[in-house]
Amino acid sequence: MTHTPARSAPVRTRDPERTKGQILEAALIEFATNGYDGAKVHQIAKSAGCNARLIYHYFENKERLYAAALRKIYSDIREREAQLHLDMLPPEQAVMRLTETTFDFFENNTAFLSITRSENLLGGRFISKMPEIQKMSAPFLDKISDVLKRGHAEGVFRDGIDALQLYVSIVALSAHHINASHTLSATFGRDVSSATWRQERRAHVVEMIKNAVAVAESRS
Amino acid sequence: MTHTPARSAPVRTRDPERTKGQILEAALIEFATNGYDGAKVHQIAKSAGCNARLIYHYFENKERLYAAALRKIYSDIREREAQLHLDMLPPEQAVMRLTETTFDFFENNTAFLSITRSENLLGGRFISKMPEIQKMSAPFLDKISDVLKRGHAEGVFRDGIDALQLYVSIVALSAHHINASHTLSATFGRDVSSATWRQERRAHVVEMIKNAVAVAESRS
DNA sequence: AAAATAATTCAATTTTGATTTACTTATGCG
DNA sequence: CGCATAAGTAAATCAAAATTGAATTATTTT
Repeated sequence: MTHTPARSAPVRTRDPERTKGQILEAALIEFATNGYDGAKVHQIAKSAGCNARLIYHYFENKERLYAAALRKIYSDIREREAQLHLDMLPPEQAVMRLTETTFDFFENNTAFLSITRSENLLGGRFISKMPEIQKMSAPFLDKISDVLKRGHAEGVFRDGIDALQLYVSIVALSAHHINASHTLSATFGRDVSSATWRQERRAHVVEMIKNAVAVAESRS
Repeated sequence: MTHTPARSAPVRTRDPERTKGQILEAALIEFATNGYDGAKVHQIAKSAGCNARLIYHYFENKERLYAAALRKIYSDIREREAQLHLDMLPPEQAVMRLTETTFDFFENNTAFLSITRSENLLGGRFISKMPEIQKMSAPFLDKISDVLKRGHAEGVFRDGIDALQLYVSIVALSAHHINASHTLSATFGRDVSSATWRQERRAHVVEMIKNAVAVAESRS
């Protein structure tokens, strides 16, 4: 059985950058929707409107393509956070802003949560080999830390709040109902993806974070 | 190429109940570790110490086996919750107990979070066809609701807290660092699975929930 | 303007993994 | 006891999906 090679002319206009970009874009969606093992290379090619062979041409194999997608979502989220300018706001507003934008970001960028979910299922196989991601994130944590110190100095925040704990809590409260929307909805018979439920959720989360940082007031 | 069928005698002692149980047990671990698509039927058989054919014998196919595993983890968690007796505790203690046991449960039963994570990745394909799970869970939510009402009546809880919102928050705060342990650790360069970090986390979560339900006190 | 390079295509090939076929034999029941 | 049934085994088969081979041609380079 020998190869009967391609006879027809390529119809796709040649444009490596565009092609690479379209593949990455399509990969992001496919991995987010189906996870690493669930994602199909041919499907990605189809969504990207190109031939599957090109994926191997540009990205070597499925693993590297996935790694590229993972890197991209992290650079996206850090870019967003860099624009928050927490240091220019009064502490209370800074925390509110961080909470609200984080909440909204997850709601609008489903790919981030889906892909991190998938990556955690893989045991962090890929992210553990990407030191650049940690390098991006450390300064952000420092900024939160500064806000907390500032708030305490001004007497509006309680003492000893850990920046990482707080940030994990903000993310947790903002993400869990999205990450687990199907199981939650099925378990409790409420559609937690509905717009109204999410609005209520947003208010609830903001309120919780507010109470978490505010100084404990003594009874009158 | 015709079949060369089994010639050797079965070595495994016959015990359908044990076999079924071992398969389910192994499936739970394999699905939890690798997700639905990542789990391999042959690997499950190997872990269960039996022949892969038996999985088809007892569970029909991979999908039904997965469904059985999913059902099992939910019946486990509800069983645990039934033993909390929230109605017999003063409201503040009831909420604390719920928070602490939920936190500890996730820490010790990694399978629950892993499998729900996988199920959500699948878009709730299986859980949406298991009405029995919702039936199990509704009464539990009512109990939380009762506690909240009781607490408000006694003047220790604030008004208008929604039971589902609170429960989702408790789960979120207790689960996210486990669900996302790999990405969080890699991102922030701290091992969030370490015993010490988790202890700190536990205290932080308990404190947050306490502040979320307690009446807002006026400044002295 | 020819030659080199790289983008692209189609159709294998290979690999992996779910499912099935064909058979063996322990065990419980009439 | 004998035999029907279900538990169990080993080795195919089958299908899906990743990866690769070989040819084609647009574009760039010299």
